[in-house]
This record gives sequence, structure tokens and C-alpha cells, in this order.
Amino acid sequence: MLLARLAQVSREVGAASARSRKIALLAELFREAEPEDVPVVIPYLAGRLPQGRIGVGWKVLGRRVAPAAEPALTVREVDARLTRLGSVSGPGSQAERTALVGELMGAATEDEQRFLVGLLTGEVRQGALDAVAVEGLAEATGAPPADVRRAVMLAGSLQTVAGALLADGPGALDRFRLTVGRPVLPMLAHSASSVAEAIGRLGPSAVEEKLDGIRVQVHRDGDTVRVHTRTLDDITDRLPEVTSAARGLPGGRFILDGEVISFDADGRPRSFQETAGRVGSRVDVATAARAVPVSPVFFDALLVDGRDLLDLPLTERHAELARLVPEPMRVRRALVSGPEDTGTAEEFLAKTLERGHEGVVVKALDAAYSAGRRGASWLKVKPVHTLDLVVLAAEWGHGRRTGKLSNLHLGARTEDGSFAMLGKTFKGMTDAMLAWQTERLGKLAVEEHGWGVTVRPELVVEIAYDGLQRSTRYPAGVTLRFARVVRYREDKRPEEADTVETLLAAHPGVAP
DNA sequence: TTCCGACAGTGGGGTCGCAAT
DNA sequence: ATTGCGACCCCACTATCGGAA
Repeated sequence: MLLARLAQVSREVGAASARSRKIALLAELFREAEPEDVPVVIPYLAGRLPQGRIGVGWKVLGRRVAPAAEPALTVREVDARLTRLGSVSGPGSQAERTALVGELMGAATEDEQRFLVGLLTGEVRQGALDAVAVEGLAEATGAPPADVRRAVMLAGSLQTVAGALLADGPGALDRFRLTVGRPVLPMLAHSASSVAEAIGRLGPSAVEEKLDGIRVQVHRDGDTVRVHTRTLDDITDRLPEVTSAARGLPGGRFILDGEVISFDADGRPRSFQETAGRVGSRVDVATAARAVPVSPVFFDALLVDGRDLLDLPLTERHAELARLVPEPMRVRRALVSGPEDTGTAEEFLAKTLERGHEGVVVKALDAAYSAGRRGASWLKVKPVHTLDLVVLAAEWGHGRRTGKLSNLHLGARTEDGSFAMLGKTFKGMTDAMLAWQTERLGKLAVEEHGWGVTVRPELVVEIAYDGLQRSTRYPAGVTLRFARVVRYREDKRPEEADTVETLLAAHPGVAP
């Protein structure tokens, strides 16, 4: 199959607004694909490379190459070239990668170039990724969408399921079962603004500590232990503590879900930055582990002694977990019977925060483990802080925000009356706010840049954020975590904005 | 008819490893 | 030694579609 066909379908999918139309277009293409093309066509139309990321970003792509006049590239040839590209390393590799990308782009038509750039950067912007591709695959093969979705969750991979399905038909779906050693997509949580709201929505619940670390899925089969991240990357080699902890448990075959986090000598959780730095260290793990030891803390059991627990209610899964994992290696929790018992949950949240943790996750006791979905039966509750800051600059948006000033540079007042930038945010704006701020900031502009405008520091905006973290990038030595716009405060003058001093005072111990 | 769950898009900050400077 | 880039951790929020209520 020609790449040009994929580029064309991708463009049509992007142009269609109805999801059903996108699905139909994908299904049509999947039916057309030869069996040998399927392992490439499916991930490509789901907006991903089968190889995963291959070290090509905007910089390597930067140089414009004259497009080919006629389409000639086949998907298999492109796949082979990208596999080669991904294996280039060592001195001179950057130049070689750039050259290989240049050759590929030179062989591609304009439409194909656009599609390839989207694939390589992970931004196909066609309004369809894995979930829509799954629907398309179901439609193309006549398999029930829910069954295909479940198989993909269990396989942790769309293309694996696609290959089996297109080769052997709907019967092949039965082969995808929960298996030790094969990671499944983890269940995710929604947010709630309070424990009362969460319990109101869920009824009888477990309220669990939310630890600010790295999510892990731990598989053990006898002496073999594998540790996977939320995106199913294998990080076993970086976490010897987790391997030995798993080997020390009484069960021989299990899959557990939990968080890895580092505690200091006093048993207080270290900052996310410290834990993430440790987990990210790959080269000298032993040294990193001595400086920042980590502990696994589990909260769910997906499989124990070969028994698949996914469809059991949380209560039963947790009973299995408690049988297998001793208390200190489990997340603390409180049980609440319902809205009349909200006080228990409030108290547990307060204690959890005192211990230095992020917040809590409220989980419906009767809910199954919905792998790969942001199910409504887990709700996280974290305290939210707000500040009144001043807009210092704004950047032009991309995609659906093209032509709108989107990403705001945020400043807090300093002692000398100037403003210190604390970070940026593009979150929380409605389309109406985007239109308004584009107009308003345009009038306040003092300088135009390619990326946006700097403005007179006059507009005050209320910002919500989850906490403060250290920064080497910003002048105050700190930056906001997960900053988002709440509303503009036209009733406030910039002299009334919050100061760096009060911010640091509100988060003692963060500033360097 | 209205409501709401699921998705995709729009980017944020930090840290590590590697290659280039 | 320092800098720049890419990958991958953490993530919030809005718009939209389409099925559920």
C-alpha cells in the first residue's frame, strides 16, 4: 500500500467532524490493507509509529525539503527506513539522522510530508488516535467493539490485536487474556473537587492515600519480576528495590498495581522531582539507589496465583492484595459507607496531607478494574491553591488555537515593584476567553515576536495550581505545578497581585 | 430532549542520557 | 564542561460527539 493513501485518509479523517465518519474512513482503509501492511497501517492511522519514538523531533525535521511530485513510497518501505533511522546512534548520529529524514522527506509528496511530520512528532491532529482506531478495526473485522477494546487493553498494544484479528477473525480475541509478564494498560482516575463530592458520586468507597511518585505495574512469575510504567515501558532494571520486594512476597505468580516513591530518613515522602529523578536514572542505578532509595506501595491486585481479578469488585481485589502484601507495603486507606460518613474521609484526607502526601483517591468499592480507561469510579481529590498573577506575555497557539494568543507568561510582584516570571499556562480557557484575551493582550502589546507578544504588565489573572516546585529556569527559583487559569480579575490592579514573598511563605521549604 | 462519559487536543515543568559544541 | 534535544515522567482543562437517561 502506498503511503499516499494513508496520508489521504488521514486528511479526510481530520476533516470529518463526526466520530462515526472517522471510524468508517479508518475501517475502509483497514479492509484495504494487505496482511503484511497491517502492522504498519494500523499504528500509523492511530497516529503512532510501531517503533515508538525514534529520536526525531522538531529540530531534526526543521529543514524544509522539496517534495516529490508523484507518490511512490510504500508503507513498508517507510517503515523500514524509520526502523533504520531509529537504530542510528553514536558520534555523528545527529547528522546521519538529519540526512536520513531529509532523504525520506525528499521522496514524499507534500501530502505525505505533512503526514510523516505528524507521525514523527506524535501530532497527527486528525481527531483520531487509539480509541477511534479501535472502533475502526472493530468495524472492519465485524468484531464487537467492546471485545476489541478489551483485547487491546489486555495486550497493551493495538497492533498486536489488529494482526491477530485480521489474520484469524473475531475468534482471535479470546487469545488475549490477562497474563503474568504481559503488561495491561492501568486504570486511571478522574478528578473531584472535594471528598464530599467524590463520595456523593460513588457511594460506599475506599479513600486511599495518593502518593506523588511513579505508577508501577509489577509482574512476578517465580523468580522473574518485571516492572512497568503507566505507558507500559519496562523499567525493571532501574528499580532493584521493587524486584527484591516482589520476590519477598509469599505469592509466586501475581500482578500488582501501585506507586513507587522515595521516603527520606524521617519517613516523609521526598518531592516528586527527587523520586522522578531517581526513577529516571538508568546509567548508574546503584549509586542513584543509595542516594535516593525508593519503595513500592501497592493499592491493587490484578492477578494472584494465576487468578484473573480484573472483573471482581475492588473489595475482593483488595482482600487478595491484603493477603499477599504486608501492611507497610500497601497504601493507607479508610472505608466510608456513604455521604453520611464524609467526616471520616475528611479526616483521612487531612492526615494524609499532614504526612506530606498529595491528596487522596476515592474508589467505589463495587467497581471492577477498568484497564486503560479513565473510569468514573476512581476520583482523585487534591488541595488546590490560587494566586492573582500578572500577564507578562502571551504566545500564539497552534492547531485549533491558531491565530489566538494562548499560552500566558505569568509574573508575581517582587519587592522592587517589578515582576518575576513564575511559569506559563494555556489551561482553563474557554474559546470565549481565548478570543477576549487575544484582543485585550493585543492592545497591551509592547513588542511583537515570532512566538507571540510581550505586554505591559497590567492584566491580573487568577491562577489555580497544585503546588510549588524548584526551578532553575525561572528567576525566583521556583515555578508553579499544573498552573491553570480560573478567571481574569479586571477588578484588580497589578499592584494588588500576589508577591513572590507571600508565595514562598505559603510553601515553606521549597525555595532553594 | 437533555445529560454525561469518553476522546482528542493543547500544551505546562522537570530530569535524564546522549551528542554536539 | 556546557548546551541543546528528545524521551518520558507527572498533569488540567475544554470542546465535541454520540449514546444513555
